[in-house]
Amino acid sequence: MRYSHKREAIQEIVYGTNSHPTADWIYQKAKTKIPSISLGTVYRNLRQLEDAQLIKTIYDGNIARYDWNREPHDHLKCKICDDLIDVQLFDDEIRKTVKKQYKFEADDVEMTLIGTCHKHA
Amino acid sequence: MRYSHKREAIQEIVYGTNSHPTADWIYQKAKTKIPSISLGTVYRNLRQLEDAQLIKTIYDGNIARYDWNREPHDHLKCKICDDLIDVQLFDDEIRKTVKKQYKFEADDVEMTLIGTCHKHA
DNA sequence: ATTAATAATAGGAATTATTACTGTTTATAA
DNA sequence: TTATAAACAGTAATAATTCCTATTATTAAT
Repeated sequence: MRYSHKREAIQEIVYGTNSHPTADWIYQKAKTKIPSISLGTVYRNLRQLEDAQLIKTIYDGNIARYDWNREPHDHLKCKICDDLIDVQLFDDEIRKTVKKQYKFEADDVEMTLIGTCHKHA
Repeated sequence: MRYSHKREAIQEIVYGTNSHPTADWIYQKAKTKIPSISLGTVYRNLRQLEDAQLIKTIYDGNIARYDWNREPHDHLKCKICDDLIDVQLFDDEIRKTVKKQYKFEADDVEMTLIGTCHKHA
């Protein structure tokens, strides 16, 4: 993968937030630094960064979000404030269980819990 | 919700498969029985069936699939044959954990494990 | 340093999944 | 039987994403 100024900027934007940004959010942010950047470039580079395992794509309903956190982890999605919170649950245990019970070799666990976060108690 | 012949047919189609069909698949299937049906009708009725809790929407990447199984359950997605298999894992335990550890009140657990199913051992 | 090869890009068209709109049809309660 | 509004087909609109093409920029080899 050849060096590109724009890809570097895109990666920095994803690495600089915990908000699990969408492609469009990243695009808006990138434009303030590099006004000439196009949305297609953002998508292409996000895919390349994902292929290079430098970021991870997570699907929130039917929209893609991007995450710098490549550790196996899960998400809590608050339906009131719409926050997406990173948590570490027992993915490894789950993996072992499906291997034993269903002979399923899991590469990845995608888990999102939908509910109400502590802010709205 | 007023009776509708088409909604009934759509529900029957979803209830008659374990394949977690997409809206378009359901539409194609419905057309063989009711040639005049439109895709908009399929989408509208799927939403109503979901609102009435008669079916469940699951998001597979960035496409919606529909499931008659309203029991809390999880999915194994085989990346080779693309099958989506229903499984029962410990959603309840997970719910309790996030409540204790993160004060998060989870209504729903969405979990999909991506990997290789038993057919490709 | 120059150049040649080709990856990366902007801008826009195309695609896909889904929703919204509008005039017509149909279920159903009175 | 009829009036009301939900349901509908057909189509336009929207949103997210990918694809295409001519131009630009990185980089490896001169």
